[in-house]
Amino acid sequence: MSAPRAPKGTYDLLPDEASRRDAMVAVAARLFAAYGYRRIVTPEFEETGLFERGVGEATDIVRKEMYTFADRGERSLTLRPEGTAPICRAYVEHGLHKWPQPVKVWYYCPMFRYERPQAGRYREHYQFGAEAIGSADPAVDAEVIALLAALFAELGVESVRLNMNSMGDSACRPAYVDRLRGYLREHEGELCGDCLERLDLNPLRTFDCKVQSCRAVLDGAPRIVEHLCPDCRAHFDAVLGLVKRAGLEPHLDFRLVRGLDYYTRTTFEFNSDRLGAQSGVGGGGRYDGLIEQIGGASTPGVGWGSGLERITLAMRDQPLPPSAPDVYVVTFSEEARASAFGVAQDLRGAGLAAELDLAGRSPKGQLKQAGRSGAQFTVLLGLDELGADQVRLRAMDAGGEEDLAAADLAAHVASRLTKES
RNA sequence: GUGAAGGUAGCUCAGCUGGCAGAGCUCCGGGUUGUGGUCCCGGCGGUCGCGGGUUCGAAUCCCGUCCUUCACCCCA
Repeated sequence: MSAPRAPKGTYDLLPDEASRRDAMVAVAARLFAAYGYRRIVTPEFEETGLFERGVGEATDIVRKEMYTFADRGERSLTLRPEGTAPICRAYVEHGLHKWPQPVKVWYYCPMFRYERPQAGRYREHYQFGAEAIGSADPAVDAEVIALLAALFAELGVESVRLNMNSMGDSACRPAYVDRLRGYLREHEGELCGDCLERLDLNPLRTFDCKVQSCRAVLDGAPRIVEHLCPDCRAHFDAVLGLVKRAGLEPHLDFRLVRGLDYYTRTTFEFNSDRLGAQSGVGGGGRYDGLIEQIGGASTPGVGWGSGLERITLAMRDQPLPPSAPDVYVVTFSEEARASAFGVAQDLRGAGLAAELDLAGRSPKGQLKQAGRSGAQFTVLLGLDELGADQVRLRAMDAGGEEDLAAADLAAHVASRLTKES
């Protein structure tokens, strides 16, 4: 019998880490509000078909990474592997096309993918995400990109690089893919086995192969940005212009072909060199065909996801948010313990954060604990005070003690707290 | 799914040419009867990941397995 452990690829956030996480979410929530994005919460699991149709049967996510199970009603359900498809489902299901467009939402929630864990990669990982649905305007692309850049700046994620590309649309991509496939067939002998498979399945994916010979072949391959239709070209140029106007430096990256099938036109990724082998700290793109793909009316959309674990890796160390009680109640005799409990309750009732010993510590141990807790004040209770219906108040850092009527304690502490902080 | 390196106390680790399981930190107690943080003393705490093998004897060597880490694949 071995002790129970968190499942492979998952982790616990103990209170110190959880409070750092809370602080990150608070920063993000403020920023999203400033950009006009409102929070959305969707279920942790969806009907499997949503991801099969939305994310794409040819993607790794659908082919080998989903946590899929049958419930007791024989429904096939899947733990959410990514955030965009569920939000598009909610957009269609609740008729959000009747709202002012675009509908702008953000989320903070876990994603589940069955993969081998490594640095910056987990089976359950948390993402921030933003989606703007219902407008094809290049300004929306630029806005979500600027939003992600601002989030990194606010959180202290340093030295990130913005890479961008365009994937074209249904007017120009098919012809380009044929052209690329033709070029790759001429170089079949120089491609690795994986790329030979990709050639049939999705030739665009050969671009992010790391094998030297493949990279050499792809260096000479036709590039999609040079084969965009006029509309896509104009859209991409407009996005790039606005992104630069937002003070960012987009680097054109013809290898940037993201692994989800729904992307059209703009794709982007922020990279950092602090993530081990995973360089992407956040990325996304436009998905003008997705809503129609899952059964809604043709509706444009654009958005991104960013992994909290990777943000944390790339972030400079954050100070631990303080969590000290205002008051720690110490008793010098067993008989005073019940009174101490009451005193703590009274203080809490008055809106103060109060702690007391719950472990049967000695008086010295309680004082030690009071000091460690960071409490500004300690209330000392013993038989002498009980008899006189008084408490002794000690200012921990400032020093000094005074005796007070028990009834005056909460008001007195409250006034000194506001005065001294 | 593939490859490599590791699992010893709550945490960080030492011990590994086979011979009684250790340190630091944390935690608890004590240092002239009711006053914290520093310091000193003491204590709690381990099936050496798990299972098998070799041996008089295994934390140490061998095999298997699980887990962790890193990398491939791919993504956040």
